[in-house]
Amino acid sequence: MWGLELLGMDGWRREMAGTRRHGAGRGRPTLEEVAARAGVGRGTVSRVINGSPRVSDRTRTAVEQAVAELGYVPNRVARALAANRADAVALVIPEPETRLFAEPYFSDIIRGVGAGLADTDLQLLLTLIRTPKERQRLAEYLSAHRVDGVLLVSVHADDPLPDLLERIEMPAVLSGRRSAHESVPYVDSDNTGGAQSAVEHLIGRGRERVATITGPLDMYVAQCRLEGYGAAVRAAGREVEEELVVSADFTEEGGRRAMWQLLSQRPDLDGVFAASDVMAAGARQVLRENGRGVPDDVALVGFEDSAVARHMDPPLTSVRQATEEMGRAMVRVLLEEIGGRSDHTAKRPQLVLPTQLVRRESS
Amino acid sequence: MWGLELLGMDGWRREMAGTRRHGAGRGRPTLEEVAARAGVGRGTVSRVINGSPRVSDRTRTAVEQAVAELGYVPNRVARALAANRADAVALVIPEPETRLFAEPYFSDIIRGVGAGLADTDLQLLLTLIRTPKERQRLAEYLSAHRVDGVLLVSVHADDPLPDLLERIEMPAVLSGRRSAHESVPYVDSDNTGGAQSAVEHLIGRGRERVATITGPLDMYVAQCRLEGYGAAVRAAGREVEEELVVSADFTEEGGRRAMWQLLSQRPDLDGVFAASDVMAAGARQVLRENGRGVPDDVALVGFEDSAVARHMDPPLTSVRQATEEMGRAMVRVLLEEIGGRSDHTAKRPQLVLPTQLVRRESS
DNA sequence: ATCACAGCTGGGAGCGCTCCCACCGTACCT
DNA sequence: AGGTACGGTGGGAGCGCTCCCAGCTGTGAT
Repeated sequence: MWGLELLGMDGWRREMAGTRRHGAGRGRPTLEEVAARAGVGRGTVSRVINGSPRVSDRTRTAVEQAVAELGYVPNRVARALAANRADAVALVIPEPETRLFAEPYFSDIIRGVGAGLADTDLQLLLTLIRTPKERQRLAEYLSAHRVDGVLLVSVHADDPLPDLLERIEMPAVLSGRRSAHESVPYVDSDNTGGAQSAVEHLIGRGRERVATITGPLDMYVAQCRLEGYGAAVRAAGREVEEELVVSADFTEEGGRRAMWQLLSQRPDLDGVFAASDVMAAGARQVLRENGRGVPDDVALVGFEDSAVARHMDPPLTSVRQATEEMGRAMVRVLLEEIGGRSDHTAKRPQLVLPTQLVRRESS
Repeated sequence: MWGLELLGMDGWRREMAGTRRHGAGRGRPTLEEVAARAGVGRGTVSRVINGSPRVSDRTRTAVEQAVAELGYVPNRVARALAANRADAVALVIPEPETRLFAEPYFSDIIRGVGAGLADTDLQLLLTLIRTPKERQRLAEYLSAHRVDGVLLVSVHADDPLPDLLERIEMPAVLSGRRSAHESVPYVDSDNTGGAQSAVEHLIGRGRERVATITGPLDMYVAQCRLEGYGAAVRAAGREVEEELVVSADFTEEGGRRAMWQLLSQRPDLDGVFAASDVMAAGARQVLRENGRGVPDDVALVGFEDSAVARHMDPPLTSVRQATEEMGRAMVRVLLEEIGGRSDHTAKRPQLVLPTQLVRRESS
């Protein structure tokens, strides 16, 4: 079934048949040559390269010198084939998301992942998923175990990938849970706590009628932030009023619409917690259009602390996530998964990173 | 929707339950098995897989069927080893830059590159460079020809990497030139033209004293944007006044400082072209602090058309670069380089993509 | 019928590594 | 002395593919 598709991909290569012969790679020293130079066997060099302890110091020094003299760099491809590993992990990003979260989120995650991988000699393979067909291709690719582990960013609840990965026993880590009882290892930030602290802050500043603009409630992250809102409201001895809760879709336009609705339902609101900075930006516009000053008439708080927050007027108070740290943590967890896969009974590592409220002039 | 397809993969999985020897991947069908099943030789299957024309239709069909039945997916690693290619290209990003450009630039490039690579079966390898040591490691890695080509984002004039790549005949493409006579293939956007159109726009709106905040002038991109400014000024029959030109470093704080300086040198200026949105944001703050209205007192234009531009108050007129298209173009050029490396006399492809002025309320 | 020459095909010989097993020597026992 | 043990070591046997060449078929020209 896929066969035909696979053939298609090779099109470009046909043209270049034979073209590439100019010794790419050939001519570089091999293990064997290093061995010859050091006057030892192939196996010994391999042991030295891989830091095996079962090598005498004398031999090790000799080999190391030969390596240095020849400028030997191991051929990852050969190594991967022989050892049947890939020496690579994939970072999978569903393309539509990059537009949504955009901003620093992705680059921060990537940066964190890069940092985490830096002293690993694992390669980072980036995979953008645009279409179901590409997802299918990725699934094949992963099933063929061409990577040692997978990092999944912002998976939707109905994404089949995590389960597929679990079935084929491919180590994987999610950024963000799909639901309250996520079975796959993940790293998430404390959405509930962050939201709660934001709303507590609003209430602490004397706001009486604090509304919230939520994300799409079929996303767990949106549920959590709403829950945090509720927790803060109740902690202040108030009740969650339906009219003060409107959900949107994490976009600017959604934020605008939600703000209009809030304003018409409860013109007397004096505080808004938006579950994302971009929605806050939309809300801010609508507030301005309606002559409501921020923060004088309405105090506004966002979530994510992206560049947008800093550049808004007035600059937006927002909940900062340790995004880069998330990337780094994901790598840590993945490495554990890859390494310690022996005992299947072990609890899957699941991490929740703290958030931090960044106060600015909007509240 | 994907569900059904993915289930298909269950087949092979189930068979090898318990079969799994050490490590993953073993147990998948190999070329040899496909050959056996199709009743042909290894070579023939290889030819079919790679779309060679020297196969009879009957044989081809038989092989394709066997491939489908077995769910065969070629092992890239083995293929790479045997053919001495890597089936991968590296995207190299100097880490500090991701902070500077931040915003959509980076993710747009990645998205474009991803799109360009989508129907190739090349892998995208992401490499963040943080330290000189890591650069060194990358250099080794590339010298060992473990990728088929390299995409370099925002190289500095003094970066040794492009020359290294040229020496080892590794196909490479830059995003942005290092200087006016760049020898390596590149894809750049029309910085000069973009800047010129921005300034022409300002002048066209009746602004008499248009200033500019430039980037660091040791960067070619900054030079170009300044040149575009000059061209527009002169085209309007005016002269470039030194007092109207201040250079900064592409950061917000730099933009602030530059704006202060401009305001003190020429309090009567009525237009500002900032060579980046972020600097424009800084300038905008200073203008506000000095009681200058935008656009009434001072019209402001940025460059890049990032998220910041849209979220400023008033929204910033800015020069949009086709960033995603740049990524895509880089891949196209790289593929050409990889494929047609035979004739070394051929002109190196160098592309300049047009920009577009996006008008908003700041001007 | 014979020969030449295509068009196809099978399979040997690697690619550069890891794995693993047999083997060496030395040290330490009985 | 012979036995045991064990840290070190060499090198065969692959990993799954591509490359290439020899060989095999069928066709058309002689």
